[in-house]
Amino acid sequence: MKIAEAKSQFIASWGRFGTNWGINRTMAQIHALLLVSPDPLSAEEVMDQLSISRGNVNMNLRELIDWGLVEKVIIAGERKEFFSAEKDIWKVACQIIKERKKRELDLLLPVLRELGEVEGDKRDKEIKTFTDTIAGIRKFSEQADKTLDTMIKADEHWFLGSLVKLFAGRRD
Amino acid sequence: MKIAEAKSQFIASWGRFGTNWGINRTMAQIHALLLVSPDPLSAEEVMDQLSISRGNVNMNLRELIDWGLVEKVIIAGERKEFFSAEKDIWKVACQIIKERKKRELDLLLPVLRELGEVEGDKRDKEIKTFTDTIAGIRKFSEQADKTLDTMIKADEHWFLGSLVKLFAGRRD
DNA sequence: ATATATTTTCAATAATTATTGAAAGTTCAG
DNA sequence: CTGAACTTTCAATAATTATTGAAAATATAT
Repeated sequence: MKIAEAKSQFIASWGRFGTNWGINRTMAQIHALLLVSPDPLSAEEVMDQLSISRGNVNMNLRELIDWGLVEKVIIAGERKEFFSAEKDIWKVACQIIKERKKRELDLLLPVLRELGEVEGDKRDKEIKTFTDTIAGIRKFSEQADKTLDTMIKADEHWFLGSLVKLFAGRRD
Repeated sequence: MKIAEAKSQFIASWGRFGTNWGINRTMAQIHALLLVSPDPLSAEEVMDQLSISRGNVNMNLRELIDWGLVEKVIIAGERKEFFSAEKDIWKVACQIIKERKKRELDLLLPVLRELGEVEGDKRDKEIKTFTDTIAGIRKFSEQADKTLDTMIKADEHWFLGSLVKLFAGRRD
């Protein structure tokens, strides 16, 4: 396969993949394009390569910067702004975990804690099922919260090297 | 807070949460409703409680069954079908991990493997960046694949009990 | 068999979400 | 300052995705 074809296939796949994760297709495609570009690209180059409008590029680049996945790069002697993506996939994953945790878990947990306080007789079947389910989700979420914090602090080698052995060897 | 209000708040939150994850709002709401219902519900009860059409309920319940999160329940003497959700949140999480892995990682990996074979001179900057990025993503994905398999096989206690200590104590 | 209850399908429609493009805003060299 | 280069905004529009509801299919009781 030629490089040009491979690139566009990667961009298409990454875009499709993104939509499964609540990310808009264009944002994922721009991310993919920057991931495989050796040098930073200008907004115009992104427009041309993906055939999308200036406004669309601008908004999605801003969103990618917001997520900490892309940064503006100043190139000496150039008036335009350029953009480049973090290429270390471990860092990318950590950044996404960090942001999603902030945007989702940190919002969900207080709600769950409040819902756990529902008034009424715990012997009532309806109330018992509700409080038990909420408590289960809360406990799980709190654990996930702690675990993700630990992962974010850990380094790549730890994940790529020995995580499976650790997981597999533990049965208590 | 009263139980009725708490339920509808939970249903709303779970629905909003779901949309961040590429799941449609209604499907997540039906799931939430069943999660907090002590007894299985008929399609009609779901329609009434969420104010949605019969067709919509039918399709989303089918999808939930497809994901292994809900099952049909036969109630003696009743002609209608009833539906109930798995309430053990660890099992729910495992089921979701299993399905997403199947629907996403298992599709992405072969593509990445093929894209790694791109033809051309590896000293060319464009080709080097492409192959390095793809190789990084592939390595990460393969590791995630193994790790998730291990998690799926593990039991809840392992996650809820000692995972953080394990993670935190490991630096090699 | 027939009538009735229940589920499923799917074309039409509604609601949501993404995209465009042109105008307004900003920056900066001369 | 002025004007050209560039970026940002956002109302209008397009594209996508979800929902309805009524008709068709299926299942069950008598």
